[in-house]
This record gives sequence, C-alpha cells and structure tokens, in this order.
Amino acid sequence: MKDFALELGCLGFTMRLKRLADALIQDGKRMYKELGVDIEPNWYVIFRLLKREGEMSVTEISERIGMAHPSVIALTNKMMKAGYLSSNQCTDDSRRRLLNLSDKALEALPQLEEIWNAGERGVINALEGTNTMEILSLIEQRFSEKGFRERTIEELNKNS
Amino acid sequence: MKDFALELGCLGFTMRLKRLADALIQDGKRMYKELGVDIEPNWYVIFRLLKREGEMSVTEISERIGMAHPSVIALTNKMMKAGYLSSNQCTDDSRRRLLNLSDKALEALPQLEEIWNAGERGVINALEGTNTMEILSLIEQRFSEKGFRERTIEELNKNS
DNA sequence: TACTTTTATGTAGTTAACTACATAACTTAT
DNA sequence: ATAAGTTATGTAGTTAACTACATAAAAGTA
Repeated sequence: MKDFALELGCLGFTMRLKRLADALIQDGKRMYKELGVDIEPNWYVIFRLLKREGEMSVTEISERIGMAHPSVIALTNKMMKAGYLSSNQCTDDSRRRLLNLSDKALEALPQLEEIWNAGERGVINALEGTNTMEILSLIEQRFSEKGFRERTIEELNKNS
Repeated sequence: MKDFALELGCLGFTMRLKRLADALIQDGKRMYKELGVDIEPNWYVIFRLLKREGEMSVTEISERIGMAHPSVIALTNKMMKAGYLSSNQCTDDSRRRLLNLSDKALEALPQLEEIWNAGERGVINALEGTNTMEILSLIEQRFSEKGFRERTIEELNKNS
C-alpha cells in the first residue's frame, strides 16, 4: 500500500516527523523490554545530564533539555519511583528541589552506557551517508526563530 | 541556556525529532485558533486523502496513512462530530464503514486549501537550501527496513 | 453445511507530551 | 517593613498516539 504521506509534499513534513519519532520511541520501549532493563526511552537524557552536571533543579533540567517543567516532573517522578533519582530540598532556596542520580543509578550506569552506545552506533548506521544531524540542527534553529504558525500566516498575508 | 539535546550525539536524534514535531503541531493548533478555523492539525491528511480517493473504509485509511486503526477512528470521529465527514455502512461487506467528505467539508475546502498552501510555502521556506525531504524519505525507509531496536541489539551483539 | 480462520471495526486502558492554573517562597522597590 | 512582582514547583485536565483485547462478519475448507 503506497504511503499517502509521501504525496503531501512539504505539508506532510510534520506528520512524517512525528510518525517517525513515535515509531522510534515505541521500538525503543520494546527494546528495553526485550533486554529486561527497567528503563524507558528518554530517561537516558536525564541520566547523562545529571551525570555531567551533578544535582539540578526541576526548572534547570526543564530549560536545559527544552521540555515543559510539568513534563520533567512527570518524567523524573517515574525515575524516582524506579529508584534512579534522589531528591533534596535546596537549603538556600526552599522552593527548589534538587535532583541527582542515586547509588542504584550509578551502579546501573555501566550496563546502560553499553546499551546507549550500541544505540548510538545503530543510529549512526541508519543515518550513514547523510548529513541528517546537521540538517536537523539547522531546521531546529530556523523553526525556533520563526515558527510554523508565523510562517504560514506571513505567507497567507502575502496573497491579500 | 545551552540545549543539552545537542550534546547527545546521534542518540539524541529521536528526542529531537519528537521535540521538533511536537513543537510544530502545537504551533499548528495555535495557528488554526488564531485564524478562527475549527480544524486541527492532521485533519488535512484525511481531507486530502478522501478528496483524491473518494470514500474509504477505516482500515484502508489506516494503511494508507500509516497510522494504527484506533487512531484513525479517534481522528475521524472528531471530524464527524465537527461535521466534515459522512459515514455509511458498506452494502457489500457490512463490517466496513465507508467515510467520505461531507458537503460542509467540500464547502470549506477552498478556504482550507488556501491555508494549507500557505503552510506548504512556509515549510518550503524553512527547509530552503536543504535536501530535508529526500533525507527524510531515505531515513523512513531505512528504519522501516530495520528498526531502532533491531539495530541496537545487533550492535550490542557485535561486542560479545 | 458447519467449522475455522481471517478481516474490519470498535473499546479500554496506557503513555508522554502539552497548557493553564495554584501556591509558596524569594526578591525588589517603595 | 510591607506590598508587589517574579520564580519554582506542583496539580488538573487535555491531547493524540499506541497496544491489547473483543466482537461480528466474511471467506475458506473439510
């Protein structure tokens, strides 16, 4: 069956992007399940961020990874529940809650890094011979400068 | 604040793809709202598909646009509720339900097409000077041949 | 014809993101 | 020192996708 999204031209861009991302994430979940690791896609971002930066507050994480803060709360709560994060109220500013990797997380890291490195190589393979990452960076930048809404409305007004 | 996703190498690919797609979709919603049109992002796929092909069943649509059938049901139910689709039981095969554009949809189409064409031009602008669509097609193909899970597990096994 | 398998649709429950709002704690300015 | 504004976190509700299961109809087969 021919994929209709291919016939939508550039307007199909968003849909195809989402479809591809969703498929990759679903497959990532299956992978972790198959490997018997109680981890979810996305968690590696928090692991790597906190490993590099040490303890961080919810808002800092949110800004750093470009995700709305309630999403970060939901994500890190799950990681806490799984025992991978510690949470401490900041002494200087009692509003802030500082998150950090737990001992369990540090113990698990070597095995997880192995998986993530394999994942990295897998993606590198899939993207081989393309400049995908460069293009992705460029497009992220262009759409952050001027979003889809603004671009479309600008084009609409050119007509009238 | 520096975007940490950029520091994740190819492993950040999925996350960035999803983040970009989500942002574009959210912005699309805001756009329709601002334009005062009671349409949602994604609906244009159904509009254009049914306009080209005429009435289609749920499963046909699902296969054609690469979306799970319950998602198609949810999507088209909303469009029905908004009055853009008609639904008729198939006489030859009473399991099938045939969906088609309603009169209201056909009336609305010219205005919608104007918006979608502007959107198309907006995206073309944003992607200017890149071979994004070609690369996207290539990557879709590669990941459909061999998914993220399979690629990662293959890489993992190379080590041992 | 009757049994089995396949297909089409539908429903329920899960997920991960979002926005909008609420509240508490800090900071700034009068 | 108090009021006003800002910031950090949390909660509630919405969304759009998914998988897994349920059921009814059609098709194939013994």
